[in-house]
Amino acid sequence: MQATAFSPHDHSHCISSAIDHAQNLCTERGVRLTPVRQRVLELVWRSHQPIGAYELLAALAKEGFNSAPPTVYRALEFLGEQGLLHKLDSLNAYVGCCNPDTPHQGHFLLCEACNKAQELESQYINLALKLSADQHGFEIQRHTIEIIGTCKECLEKPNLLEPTL
Amino acid sequence: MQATAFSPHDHSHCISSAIDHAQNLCTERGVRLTPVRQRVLELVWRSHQPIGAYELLAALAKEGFNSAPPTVYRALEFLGEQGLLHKLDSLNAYVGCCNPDTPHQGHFLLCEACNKAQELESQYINLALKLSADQHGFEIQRHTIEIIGTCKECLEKPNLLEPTL
DNA sequence: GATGTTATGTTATATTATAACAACTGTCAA
DNA sequence: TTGACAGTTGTTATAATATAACATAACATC
Ligand SMILES: [Zn+2]
Ligand SMILES: [Zn+2]
Ligand SMILES: [Zn+2]
Ligand SMILES: [Zn+2]
Repeated sequence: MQATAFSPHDHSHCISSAIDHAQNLCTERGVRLTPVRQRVLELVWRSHQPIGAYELLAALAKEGFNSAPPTVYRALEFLGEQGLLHKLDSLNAYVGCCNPDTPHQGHFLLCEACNKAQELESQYINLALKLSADQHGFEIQRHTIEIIGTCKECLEKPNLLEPTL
Repeated sequence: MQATAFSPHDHSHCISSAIDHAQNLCTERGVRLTPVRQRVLELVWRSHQPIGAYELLAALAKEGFNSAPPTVYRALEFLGEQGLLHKLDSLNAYVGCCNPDTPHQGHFLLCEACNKAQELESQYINLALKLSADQHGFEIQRHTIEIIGTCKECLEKPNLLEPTL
């Protein structure tokens, strides 16, 4: 198993790689990764825990950015359109996209113990979704696929929440 | 293909069957399907279009029920716990469950043209989710699976939204 | 009918998201 | 260099969704 959000890794690399990638993509596409947009992306990548819009807003405010809701929602809208992040509907929170080169909605593992999210792109899931849709003559535009539970790391930890009696 | 939310059918049968089923389940389980709970369930089943909490609230108000938000959210919470409805996270709306006997989260086809939802329970999807989770040592507790697009009926309709020039 | 439990009423507030319009910034060409 | 335009940001207000907290009522059981 490769490195994931759930296993220990050099996260500063995740951040710098995501930002570099975003800058390149925006340049290629002729769109502007303005300071507030880049900062929101950095904040989203601060950890693998999805972050809410108002939490982002508070962080921006601390740093002297404009801090009215439209500011952050506009940045999130831009970043979403560029495929640089995903919204997790079951959490109303946002997480950086691991692979922003090609449009996709992704599949997510959400750990309720550590609150981290790992994006997947499973061809088995895509195939199963397609199969179900086809059976009903349904044409898929997009999807929300969020698998909620407990990650490997948290399963292996001594259970801190239920100490022995 | 059997009857679905998307195809024409005797919907009054859907409603009465859902309510009968709910009454039986609640009796068996020793829980109370009180008037407001039953009415909310009926309203949710009013159509196959998922309905929002505040739309339910407005409908209850018209009928003389108490109409403060906690009233409807409590009813939704109860009905959700009893497996009688599902929340669709991508819509913030609620839809009646077709098969409330056994606990499940379901998979949903959501048509953006007619706004109807069809619940599925695809073993292929379940298997594909399990496979992805297992590959990461992830233990699934629940999931949100919403497939958004256009249903068969709407695909077959002459396109009313884009008239010929 | 006293008691404990469940359900409902009520008020207030928290959380998430958007509408509407004004002001500013960068680009490019007349 | 000015004007025109598109894109971006600032600002204010409000919409939409959801919950906290505490009081009262209804129901069950003894
Ligand atoms: Zn990382
Ligand atoms: Zn992605
Ligand atoms: Zn029906
Ligand atoms: Zn169901």
